[in-house]
Amino acid sequence: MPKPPISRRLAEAAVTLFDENGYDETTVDDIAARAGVSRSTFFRYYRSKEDAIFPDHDALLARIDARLRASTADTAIVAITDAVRIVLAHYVDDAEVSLRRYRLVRRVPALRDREIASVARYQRLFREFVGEWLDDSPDAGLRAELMAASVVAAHNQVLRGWLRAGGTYDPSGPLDHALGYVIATFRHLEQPQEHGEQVIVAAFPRTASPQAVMAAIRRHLDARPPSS
Amino acid sequence: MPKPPISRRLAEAAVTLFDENGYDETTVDDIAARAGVSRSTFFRYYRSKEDAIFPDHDALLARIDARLRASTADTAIVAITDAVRIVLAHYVDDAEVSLRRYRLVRRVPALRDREIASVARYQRLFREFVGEWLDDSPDAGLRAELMAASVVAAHNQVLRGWLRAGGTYDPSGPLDHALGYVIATFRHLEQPQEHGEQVIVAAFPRTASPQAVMAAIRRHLDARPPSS
DNA sequence: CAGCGGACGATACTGAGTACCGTATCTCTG
DNA sequence: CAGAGATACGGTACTCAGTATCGTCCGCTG
Repeated sequence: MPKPPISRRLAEAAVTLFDENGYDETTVDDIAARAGVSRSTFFRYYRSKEDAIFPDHDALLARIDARLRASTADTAIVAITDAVRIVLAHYVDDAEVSLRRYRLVRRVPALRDREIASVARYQRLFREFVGEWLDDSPDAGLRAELMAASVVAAHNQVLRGWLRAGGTYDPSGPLDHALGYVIATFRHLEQPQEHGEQVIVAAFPRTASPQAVMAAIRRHLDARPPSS
Repeated sequence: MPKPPISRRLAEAAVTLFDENGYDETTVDDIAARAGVSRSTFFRYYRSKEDAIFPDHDALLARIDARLRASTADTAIVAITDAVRIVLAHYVDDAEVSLRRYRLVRRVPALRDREIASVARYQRLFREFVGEWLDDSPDAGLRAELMAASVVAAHNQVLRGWLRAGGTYDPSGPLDHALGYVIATFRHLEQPQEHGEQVIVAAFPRTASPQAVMAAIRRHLDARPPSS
Protein backbone atom coordinates (compact mmCIF):
# COMPACT_ATOMS: atom_id res chain seq x y z
CA MET A 1 0.00 0.00 0.00
CA PRO A 2 1.94 3.07 -1.19
CA LYS A 3 1.77 6.27 0.79
CA PRO A 4 -0.43 8.97 -0.70
CA PRO A 5 1.51 11.57 -2.65
CA ILE A 6 3.18 14.27 -0.65
CA SER A 7 0.91 17.03 -1.90
CA ARG A 8 -2.12 15.18 -0.60
CA ARG A 9 -0.49 14.43 2.74
CA LEU A 10 0.41 18.07 3.15
CA ALA A 11 -3.08 19.25 2.27
CA GLU A 12 -4.64 16.77 4.68
CA ALA A 13 -2.21 17.75 7.42
CA ALA A 14 -2.97 21.42 6.87
CA VAL A 15 -6.75 21.05 7.09
CA THR A 16 -6.45 18.80 10.13
CA LEU A 17 -4.11 21.10 12.02
CA PHE A 18 -6.05 24.24 11.10
CA ASP A 19 -9.16 22.53 12.42
CA GLU A 20 -7.48 21.35 15.61
CA ASN A 21 -5.38 24.35 16.51
CA GLY A 22 -6.48 27.28 14.34
CA TYR A 23 -4.97 28.69 11.22
CA ASP A 24 -2.74 31.33 12.75
CA GLU A 25 -1.57 28.98 15.47
CA THR A 26 -0.45 26.36 12.97
CA THR A 27 2.96 26.90 11.39
CA VAL A 28 4.24 25.57 8.13
CA ASP A 29 6.77 23.55 10.16
CA ASP A 30 3.85 21.91 11.97
CA ILE A 31 2.18 20.98 8.71
CA ALA A 32 5.34 19.60 7.17
CA ALA A 33 6.15 17.58 10.26
CA ARG A 34 2.63 16.14 10.38
CA ALA A 35 3.00 15.08 6.75
CA GLY A 36 6.46 13.67 7.43
CA VAL A 37 8.39 15.96 5.13
CA SER A 38 10.50 19.06 5.50
CA ARG A 39 9.45 22.62 5.36
CA SER A 40 11.34 23.08 2.11
CA THR A 41 9.24 20.34 0.61
CA PHE A 42 6.10 22.08 1.72
CA PHE A 43 7.11 25.13 -0.32
CA ARG A 44 7.99 22.92 -3.24
CA TYR A 45 4.42 21.76 -3.40
CA TYR A 46 2.55 24.87 -2.31
CA ARG A 47 3.29 28.45 -3.03
CA SER A 48 2.04 29.58 0.35
CA LYS A 49 0.49 28.37 3.58
CA GLU A 50 -2.97 29.32 2.35
CA ASP A 51 -2.64 27.32 -0.83
CA ALA A 52 -2.32 24.08 1.09
CA ILE A 53 -6.04 23.84 1.61
CA PHE A 54 -6.82 24.46 -2.04
CA PRO A 55 -4.70 21.67 -3.48
CA ASP A 56 -6.64 21.05 -6.63
CA HIS A 57 -7.25 24.56 -7.83
CA ASP A 58 -4.78 24.60 -10.69
CA ALA A 59 -5.77 21.16 -11.90
CA LEU A 60 -9.41 22.15 -11.83
CA LEU A 61 -8.72 25.34 -13.75
CA ALA A 62 -6.89 23.30 -16.36
CA ARG A 63 -9.82 20.91 -16.67
CA ILE A 64 -12.24 23.74 -17.13
CA ASP A 65 -9.98 25.38 -19.65
CA ALA A 66 -9.79 22.14 -21.62
CA ARG A 67 -13.55 21.68 -21.54
CA LEU A 68 -14.13 25.18 -22.77
CA ARG A 69 -11.53 24.84 -25.49
CA ALA A 70 -13.22 21.69 -26.74
CA SER A 71 -16.33 23.64 -27.70
CA THR A 72 -17.44 25.93 -30.44
CA ALA A 73 -19.80 28.87 -30.44
CA ASP A 74 -22.59 26.44 -31.27
CA THR A 75 -21.97 24.32 -28.21
CA ALA A 76 -20.82 27.16 -26.02
CA ILE A 77 -23.69 27.16 -23.60
CA VAL A 78 -23.35 23.44 -23.06
CA ALA A 79 -19.62 23.86 -22.49
CA ILE A 80 -20.11 26.59 -19.91
CA THR A 81 -22.71 24.65 -18.03
CA ASP A 82 -20.47 21.58 -18.18
CA ALA A 83 -17.56 23.57 -16.87
CA VAL A 84 -19.63 24.83 -13.97
CA ARG A 85 -20.79 21.31 -13.27
CA ILE A 86 -17.16 20.18 -13.19
CA VAL A 87 -16.50 22.75 -10.50
CA LEU A 88 -19.49 21.77 -8.42
CA ALA A 89 -18.82 18.05 -8.80
CA HIS A 90 -15.34 18.68 -7.50
CA TYR A 91 -16.81 19.88 -4.24
CA VAL A 92 -19.50 17.22 -4.04
CA ASP A 93 -17.18 14.32 -4.81
CA ASP A 94 -15.27 14.98 -1.64
CA ALA A 95 -17.97 16.40 0.52
CA GLU A 96 -16.20 15.92 3.80
CA VAL A 97 -13.15 17.90 2.73
CA SER A 98 -15.36 20.56 1.17
CA LEU A 99 -17.33 20.98 4.37
CA ARG A 100 -14.20 21.22 6.49
CA ARG A 101 -12.72 23.74 4.12
CA TYR A 102 -15.94 25.74 4.15
CA ARG A 103 -15.92 25.95 7.92
CA LEU A 104 -12.29 27.03 7.90
CA VAL A 105 -12.75 29.62 5.20
CA ARG A 106 -15.62 31.20 7.08
CA ARG A 107 -13.44 31.65 10.15
CA VAL A 108 -10.19 32.83 8.62
CA PRO A 109 -10.03 36.09 6.63
CA ALA A 110 -6.80 35.13 4.87
CA LEU A 111 -8.39 31.95 3.57
CA ARG A 112 -11.51 33.77 2.55
CA ASP A 113 -9.53 36.24 0.50
CA ARG A 114 -7.61 33.41 -1.07
CA GLU A 115 -10.80 31.65 -2.04
CA ILE A 116 -12.21 34.82 -3.50
CA ALA A 117 -9.09 35.22 -5.61
CA SER A 118 -9.47 31.61 -6.76
CA VAL A 119 -13.06 32.16 -7.80
CA ALA A 120 -12.01 35.25 -9.69
CA ARG A 121 -9.74 33.05 -11.76
CA TYR A 122 -12.63 30.83 -12.81
CA GLN A 123 -14.57 33.92 -13.65
CA ARG A 124 -11.80 35.31 -15.77
CA LEU A 125 -11.59 32.05 -17.70
CA PHE A 126 -15.32 32.11 -18.39
CA ARG A 127 -15.17 35.72 -19.42
CA GLU A 128 -12.38 35.16 -21.90
CA PHE A 129 -14.21 32.20 -23.32
CA VAL A 130 -17.52 33.99 -23.62
CA GLY A 131 -15.75 36.97 -25.11
CA GLU A 132 -14.41 34.82 -27.93
CA TRP A 133 -17.85 33.47 -28.55
CA LEU A 134 -19.54 36.83 -28.79
CA ASP A 135 -19.34 38.91 -31.94
CA ASP A 136 -17.83 42.35 -32.04
CA SER A 137 -20.95 44.28 -31.22
CA PRO A 138 -20.57 47.36 -29.01
CA ASP A 139 -21.74 45.62 -25.87
CA ALA A 140 -19.89 42.34 -26.35
CA GLY A 141 -17.38 43.08 -23.63
CA LEU A 142 -20.07 44.04 -21.19
CA ARG A 143 -22.13 40.98 -21.99
CA ALA A 144 -19.17 38.66 -21.59
CA GLU A 145 -18.40 40.25 -18.24
CA LEU A 146 -22.00 39.97 -17.10
CA MET A 147 -22.48 36.40 -18.19
CA ALA A 148 -19.28 35.21 -16.59
CA ALA A 149 -20.12 37.00 -13.36
CA SER A 150 -23.64 35.59 -13.40
CA VAL A 151 -22.57 32.01 -14.05
CA VAL A 152 -20.09 32.16 -11.24
CA ALA A 153 -22.54 33.89 -8.91
CA ALA A 154 -25.17 31.26 -9.61
CA HIS A 155 -22.73 28.49 -8.94
CA ASN A 156 -21.59 30.08 -5.70
CA GLN A 157 -25.16 30.52 -4.57
CA VAL A 158 -25.91 26.86 -5.13
CA LEU A 159 -22.64 25.70 -3.62
CA ARG A 160 -23.05 27.81 -0.54
CA GLY A 161 -26.58 26.55 -0.02
CA TRP A 162 -25.32 22.99 -0.26
CA LEU A 163 -22.45 23.64 2.16
CA ARG A 164 -24.70 25.43 4.61
CA ALA A 165 -27.03 22.46 4.62
CA GLY A 166 -24.10 20.23 5.47
CA GLY A 167 -23.81 18.63 2.02
CA THR A 168 -26.94 16.56 2.63
CA TYR A 169 -28.45 16.61 -0.84
CA ASP A 170 -27.47 16.43 -4.48
CA PRO A 171 -27.05 20.04 -5.62
CA SER A 172 -27.07 19.37 -9.32
CA GLY A 173 -30.81 20.00 -9.59
CA PRO A 174 -30.55 23.44 -7.98
CA LEU A 175 -27.53 24.15 -10.18
CA ASP A 176 -29.45 23.29 -13.33
CA HIS A 177 -32.25 25.52 -12.16
CA ALA A 178 -29.91 28.42 -11.39
CA LEU A 179 -28.05 28.05 -14.67
CA GLY A 180 -31.33 27.88 -16.51
CA TYR A 181 -32.26 31.15 -14.89
CA VAL A 182 -29.00 32.75 -15.94
CA ILE A 183 -29.18 31.42 -19.45
CA ALA A 184 -32.77 32.51 -19.85
CA THR A 185 -31.75 35.94 -18.66
CA PHE A 186 -29.01 36.23 -21.20
CA ARG A 187 -30.41 34.26 -24.05
CA HIS A 188 -33.02 36.77 -24.82
CA LEU A 189 -30.21 39.26 -25.10
CA GLU A 190 -28.07 37.01 -27.24
CA GLN A 191 -30.45 36.35 -30.07
CA PRO A 192 -28.70 37.27 -33.26
CA GLN A 193 -30.25 40.32 -34.83
CA GLU A 194 -31.22 39.69 -38.37
CA HIS A 195 -29.67 42.31 -40.58
CA GLY A 196 -30.59 45.27 -38.48
CA GLU A 197 -34.04 44.01 -37.67
CA GLN A 198 -35.17 44.41 -34.10
CA VAL A 199 -36.35 41.67 -31.87
CA ILE A 200 -39.23 41.93 -29.50
CA VAL A 201 -39.86 39.87 -26.46
CA ALA A 202 -43.21 38.68 -25.35
CA ALA A 203 -43.94 36.80 -22.18
CA PHE A 204 -47.05 34.82 -21.46
CA PRO A 205 -48.20 32.15 -19.05
CA ARG A 206 -46.79 28.73 -19.72
CA THR A 207 -50.21 27.17 -19.65
CA ALA A 208 -51.67 29.53 -22.19
CA SER A 209 -53.45 27.89 -25.06
CA PRO A 210 -52.14 28.56 -28.55
CA GLN A 211 -55.17 30.73 -29.20
CA ALA A 212 -54.59 32.82 -26.11
CA VAL A 213 -50.92 33.18 -27.00
CA MET A 214 -51.84 34.25 -30.48
CA ALA A 215 -54.28 36.82 -29.17
CA ALA A 216 -51.68 38.22 -26.80
CA ILE A 217 -49.14 38.49 -29.55
CA ARG A 218 -51.55 40.07 -31.96
CA ARG A 219 -52.29 42.72 -29.37
CA HIS A 220 -48.58 43.26 -28.96
CA LEU A 221 -47.91 43.52 -32.65
CA ASP A 222 -50.85 45.86 -33.15
CA ALA A 223 -49.51 48.12 -30.46
CA ARG A 224 -46.02 48.45 -31.90
CA PRO A 225 -44.92 51.52 -33.77
CA PRO A 226 -44.47 51.30 -37.55
CA SER A 227 -41.21 49.59 -38.43
CA SER A 228 -38.57 51.88 -39.91
CA MET B 1 0.76 74.79 5.70
CA PRO B 2 0.15 71.66 7.77
CA LYS B 3 1.58 68.36 6.67
CA PRO B 4 -0.86 65.94 5.14
CA PRO B 5 -2.09 63.33 7.54
CA ILE B 6 0.17 60.38 8.15
CA SER B 7 -2.12 57.89 6.43
CA ARG B 8 -1.99 59.88 3.20
CA ARG B 9 1.78 60.33 3.40
CA LEU B 10 2.20 56.61 3.87
CA ALA B 11 -0.08 55.76 0.97
CA GLU B 12 1.71 58.21 -1.31
CA ALA B 13 5.10 56.91 -0.24
CA ALA B 14 3.98 53.34 -0.91
CA VAL B 15 2.71 54.01 -4.42
CA THR B 16 5.79 56.05 -5.27
CA LEU B 17 8.24 53.47 -3.98
CA PHE B 18 6.38 50.57 -5.54
CA ASP B 19 6.48 52.43 -8.84
CA GLU B 20 10.16 53.29 -8.53
CA ASN B 21 11.56 50.08 -7.13
CA GLY B 22 8.93 47.38 -7.42
CA TYR B 23 6.53 46.05 -4.86
CA ASP B 24 8.63 43.15 -3.58
CA GLU B 25 11.77 45.25 -3.49
CA THR B 26 10.14 47.88 -1.30
CA THR B 27 10.02 47.17 2.41
CA VAL B 28 7.67 48.58 4.98
CA ASP B 29 10.69 50.28 6.56
CA ASP B 30 11.33 52.05 3.24
CA ILE B 31 7.75 53.27 3.08
CA ALA B 32 7.73 54.49 6.67
CA ALA B 33 11.04 56.27 6.26
CA ARG B 34 9.87 57.97 3.07
CA ALA B 35 6.79 59.19 4.94
CA GLY B 36 8.89 60.30 7.88
CA VAL B 37 7.38 57.96 10.46
CA SER B 38 8.30 54.69 12.07
CA ARG B 39 7.47 51.23 10.99
CA SER B 40 5.22 50.81 14.03
CA THR B 41 3.23 53.76 12.84
CA PHE B 42 2.84 52.22 9.44
CA PHE B 43 1.12 49.23 11.03
CA ARG B 44 -1.01 51.52 13.14
CA TYR B 45 -2.50 52.95 9.98
CA TYR B 46 -2.49 49.95 7.68
CA ARG B 47 -3.15 46.36 8.45
CA SER B 48 -0.66 45.17 5.89
CA LYS B 49 1.77 46.32 3.25
CA GLU B 50 -0.80 45.71 0.52
CA ASP B 51 -3.42 47.85 2.20
CA ALA B 52 -1.26 50.94 1.89
CA ILE B 53 -2.25 51.46 -1.71
CA PHE B 54 -5.94 51.08 -0.98
CA PRO B 55 -6.18 53.78 1.67
CA ASP B 56 -9.81 54.70 1.23
CA HIS B 57 -11.42 51.33 0.97
CA ASP B 58 -13.05 51.22 4.39
CA ALA B 59 -14.27 54.79 4.14
CA LEU B 60 -15.75 54.10 0.74
CA LEU B 61 -17.48 50.96 1.97
CA ALA B 62 -18.97 52.98 4.80
CA ARG B 63 -20.26 55.62 2.38
CA ILE B 64 -21.86 53.01 0.21
CA ASP B 65 -23.39 51.33 3.20
CA ALA B 66 -24.86 54.64 4.33
CA ARG B 67 -26.24 55.39 0.89
CA LEU B 68 -27.89 52.01 0.66
CA ARG B 69 -29.31 52.27 4.16
CA ALA B 70 -30.87 55.62 3.27
CA SER B 71 -33.14 53.97 0.74
CA THR B 72 -36.26 51.88 0.69
CA ALA B 73 -37.44 49.13 -1.62
CA ASP B 74 -39.11 51.80 -3.73
CA THR B 75 -35.91 53.74 -4.27
CA ALA B 76 -33.67 50.71 -4.25
CA ILE B 77 -32.59 50.82 -7.86
CA VAL B 78 -31.68 54.46 -7.57
CA ALA B 79 -29.71 53.73 -4.43
CA ILE B 80 -27.76 50.95 -6.04
CA THR B 81 -26.92 52.98 -9.08
CA ASP B 82 -25.93 55.89 -6.80
CA ALA B 83 -23.72 53.59 -4.78
CA VAL B 84 -22.01 52.36 -7.91
CA ARG B 85 -21.53 55.91 -9.05
CA ILE B 86 -19.93 56.75 -5.71
CA VAL B 87 -17.41 53.99 -6.33
CA LEU B 88 -16.63 55.10 -9.85
CA ALA B 89 -16.41 58.76 -8.88
CA HIS B 90 -13.90 57.79 -6.26
CA TYR B 91 -11.59 56.58 -8.97
CA VAL B 92 -12.26 59.40 -11.37
CA ASP B 93 -11.79 62.16 -8.78
CA ASP B 94 -8.19 61.20 -8.34
CA ALA B 95 -7.41 59.86 -11.77
CA GLU B 96 -3.67 60.02 -11.45
CA VAL B 97 -3.59 57.87 -8.34
CA SER B 98 -6.11 55.49 -9.86
CA LEU B 99 -4.01 55.05 -12.97
CA ARG B 100 -0.84 54.45 -11.00
CA ARG B 101 -2.61 51.95 -8.82
CA TYR B 102 -4.05 50.23 -11.86
CA ARG B 103 -0.61 49.81 -13.37
CA LEU B 104 0.73 48.44 -10.10
CA VAL B 105 -2.13 46.05 -9.57
CA ARG B 106 -1.69 44.59 -13.03
CA ARG B 107 1.96 43.81 -12.30
CA VAL B 108 1.77 42.44 -8.77
CA PRO B 109 -0.26 39.30 -7.99
CA ALA B 110 -0.51 40.09 -4.29
CA LEU B 111 -2.06 43.46 -5.05
CA ARG B 112 -4.39 41.95 -7.60
CA ASP B 113 -5.69 39.44 -5.08
CA ARG B 114 -6.12 42.20 -2.54
CA GLU B 115 -8.13 44.24 -5.02
CA ILE B 116 -10.29 41.27 -5.86
CA ALA B 117 -11.01 40.74 -2.17
CA SER B 118 -11.93 44.42 -1.89
CA VAL B 119 -14.33 44.21 -4.78
CA ALA B 120 -15.90 41.13 -3.21
CA ARG B 121 -16.72 43.26 -0.19
CA TYR B 122 -18.65 45.75 -2.30
CA GLN B 123 -20.45 42.87 -3.91
CA ARG B 124 -21.38 41.40 -0.58
CA LEU B 125 -22.79 44.71 0.56
CA PHE B 126 -24.91 44.97 -2.56
CA ARG B 127 -26.10 41.42 -2.21
CA GLU B 128 -27.19 41.89 1.37
CA PHE B 129 -28.96 45.04 0.42
CA VAL B 130 -30.71 43.53 -2.59
CA GLY B 131 -31.59 40.51 -0.52
CA GLU B 132 -33.47 42.69 1.95
CA TRP B 133 -35.30 44.33 -0.88
CA LEU B 134 -36.47 41.13 -2.51
CA ASP B 135 -39.39 39.21 -1.13
CA ASP B 136 -39.15 35.69 0.15
CA SER B 137 -39.82 33.96 -3.13
CA PRO B 138 -37.86 30.76 -3.86
CA ASP B 139 -35.35 32.42 -6.13
CA ALA B 140 -34.83 35.58 -4.09
CA GLY B 141 -31.39 34.52 -2.92
CA LEU B 142 -30.33 33.63 -6.41
CA ARG B 143 -31.61 36.86 -7.82
CA ALA B 144 -29.89 38.94 -5.17
CA GLU B 145 -26.66 37.11 -5.90
CA LEU B 146 -27.02 37.60 -9.63
CA MET B 147 -27.92 41.25 -9.45
CA ALA B 148 -25.11 42.12 -7.09
CA ALA B 149 -22.64 40.25 -9.25
CA SER B 150 -23.95 41.93 -12.37
CA VAL B 151 -23.85 45.43 -10.95
CA VAL B 152 -20.29 44.95 -9.81
CA ALA B 153 -19.27 43.30 -13.08
CA ALA B 154 -20.75 46.15 -15.07
CA HIS B 155 -18.95 48.70 -12.95
CA ASN B 156 -15.68 46.86 -13.29
CA GLN B 157 -16.08 46.62 -17.02
CA VAL B 158 -16.59 50.37 -17.30
CA LEU B 159 -13.84 51.19 -14.86
CA ARG B 160 -11.33 48.97 -16.57
CA GLY B 161 -12.17 50.47 -19.95
CA TRP B 162 -11.58 53.94 -18.51
CA LEU B 163 -8.30 52.93 -16.90
CA ARG B 164 -7.08 51.19 -20.02
CA ALA B 165 -7.79 54.33 -22.01
CA GLY B 166 -5.68 56.29 -19.57
CA GLY B 167 -8.58 58.03 -17.83
CA THR B 168 -9.08 60.30 -20.83
CA TYR B 169 -12.87 60.56 -20.81
CA ASP B 170 -15.80 60.86 -18.44
CA PRO B 171 -16.96 57.28 -17.78
CA SER B 172 -20.30 58.14 -16.25
CA GLY B 173 -22.06 57.83 -19.62
CA PRO B 174 -20.79 54.30 -20.21
CA LEU B 175 -21.64 53.45 -16.60
CA ASP B 176 -25.21 54.62 -17.06
CA HIS B 177 -25.44 52.55 -20.18
CA ALA B 178 -24.04 49.44 -18.51
CA LEU B 179 -26.26 49.82 -15.46
CA GLY B 180 -29.24 50.36 -17.75
CA TYR B 181 -28.39 47.09 -19.43
CA VAL B 182 -28.18 45.26 -16.13
CA ILE B 183 -31.37 46.76 -14.81
CA ALA B 184 -33.25 45.99 -18.01
CA THR B 185 -31.97 42.44 -17.82
CA PHE B 186 -33.23 41.97 -14.32
CA ARG B 187 -36.33 44.05 -14.49
CA HIS B 188 -38.03 41.77 -16.88
CA LEU B 189 -37.37 38.95 -14.43
CA GLU B 190 -38.83 40.93 -11.57
CA GLN B 191 -42.27 41.05 -13.09
CA PRO B 192 -44.69 39.54 -10.64
CA GLN B 193 -45.69 36.00 -11.50
CA GLU B 194 -49.37 35.44 -11.66
CA HIS B 195 -50.38 33.14 -8.84
CA GLY B 196 -47.95 30.33 -9.32
CA GLU B 197 -48.24 30.13 -13.06
CA GLN B 198 -45.00 29.80 -14.91
CA VAL B 199 -43.94 32.16 -17.57
CA ILE B 200 -42.02 31.33 -20.68
CA VAL B 201 -40.12 33.77 -22.75
CA ALA B 202 -40.14 33.75 -26.47
CA ALA B 203 -38.22 36.00 -28.74
CA PHE B 204 -38.80 36.48 -32.42
CA PRO B 205 -37.97 38.97 -35.16
CA ARG B 206 -39.89 42.15 -34.87
CA THR B 207 -41.02 41.96 -38.42
CA ALA B 208 -42.35 38.44 -38.20
CA SER B 209 -45.85 38.00 -39.42
CA PRO B 210 -48.42 36.84 -36.91
CA GLN B 211 -48.61 33.55 -38.74
CA ALA B 212 -44.86 32.97 -38.56
CA VAL B 213 -44.85 33.89 -34.90
CA MET B 214 -47.69 31.53 -34.25
CA ALA B 215 -45.97 28.69 -36.03
CA ALA B 216 -42.79 29.24 -34.06
CA ILE B 217 -44.67 29.29 -30.79
CA ARG B 218 -46.69 26.25 -31.65
CA ARG B 219 -43.46 24.37 -32.27
CA HIS B 220 -42.20 25.52 -28.89
CA LEU B 221 -45.39 24.58 -27.07
CA ASP B 222 -45.50 21.20 -28.76
CA ALA B 223 -41.96 20.50 -27.63
CA ARG B 224 -42.49 21.30 -23.94
CA PRO B 225 -43.05 18.63 -21.36
CA PRO B 226 -46.58 18.26 -19.97
CA SER B 227 -47.29 20.86 -17.33
CA SER B 228 -47.55 19.49 -13.81
C1' DC C 1 0.95 72.29 38.62
C1' DA C 2 -0.13 66.84 38.32
C1' DG C 3 -2.33 63.16 36.13
C1' DC C 4 -4.19 60.85 32.31
C1' DG C 5 -4.76 59.31 27.70
C1' DG C 6 -3.25 58.96 23.16
C1' DA C 7 0.22 58.87 19.60
C1' DC C 8 4.53 57.67 18.38
C1' DG C 9 9.30 55.40 18.17
C1' DA C 10 12.25 51.66 19.36
C1' DT C 11 13.10 46.95 20.21
C1' DA C 12 12.56 42.03 20.31
C1' DC C 13 10.42 38.40 18.47
C1' DT C 14 7.81 34.95 15.36
C1' DG C 15 6.97 32.72 11.32
C1' DA C 16 6.07 32.89 6.21
C1' DG C 17 8.69 32.74 2.41
C1' DT C 18 13.30 32.61 -0.39
C1' DA C 19 17.77 31.01 -1.70
C1' DC C 20 21.23 27.87 -1.59
C1' DC C 21 23.88 23.76 -0.77
C1' DG C 22 24.62 18.91 0.11
C1' DT C 23 23.00 14.16 -0.21
C1' DA C 24 20.58 10.31 -1.98
C1' DT C 25 18.33 8.01 -5.58
C1' DC C 26 17.15 6.93 -10.10
C1' DT C 27 17.84 6.60 -15.03
C1' DC C 28 20.47 6.41 -19.03
C1' DT C 29 24.60 5.63 -21.68
C1' DG C 30 28.97 3.69 -22.98
C1' DC D 1 29.33 -2.66 -14.56
C1' DA D 2 30.70 2.64 -13.66
C1' DG D 3 29.86 7.31 -14.34
C1' DA D 4 27.18 11.31 -15.43
C1' DG D 5 23.18 13.85 -15.14
C1' DA D 6 18.71 14.86 -13.44
C1' DT D 7 15.60 15.00 -9.81
C1' DA D 8 13.75 15.15 -5.21
C1' DC D 9 14.49 16.01 -0.70
C1' DG D 10 16.38 17.87 3.88
C1' DG D 11 18.85 21.31 6.27
C1' DT D 12 20.42 25.93 7.03
C1' DA D 13 20.73 30.86 6.78
C1' DC D 14 18.50 34.72 5.77
C1' DT D 15 14.91 38.55 4.84
C1' DC D 16 11.03 40.92 5.98
C1' DA D 17 6.01 41.31 7.08
C1' DG D 18 3.60 41.42 10.98
C1' DT D 19 2.91 41.31 16.35
C1' DA D 20 3.65 42.63 21.04
C1' DT D 21 5.54 45.44 24.41
C1' DC D 22 7.55 49.27 26.66
C1' DG D 23 9.11 53.96 27.19
C1' DT D 24 8.68 58.82 26.00
C1' DC D 25 6.45 62.87 24.65
C1' DC D 26 2.63 65.90 24.07
C1' DG D 27 -1.83 67.86 24.77
C1' DC D 28 -5.72 68.35 27.59
C1' DT D 29 -8.26 68.78 31.88
C1' DG D 30 -9.15 69.83 36.69
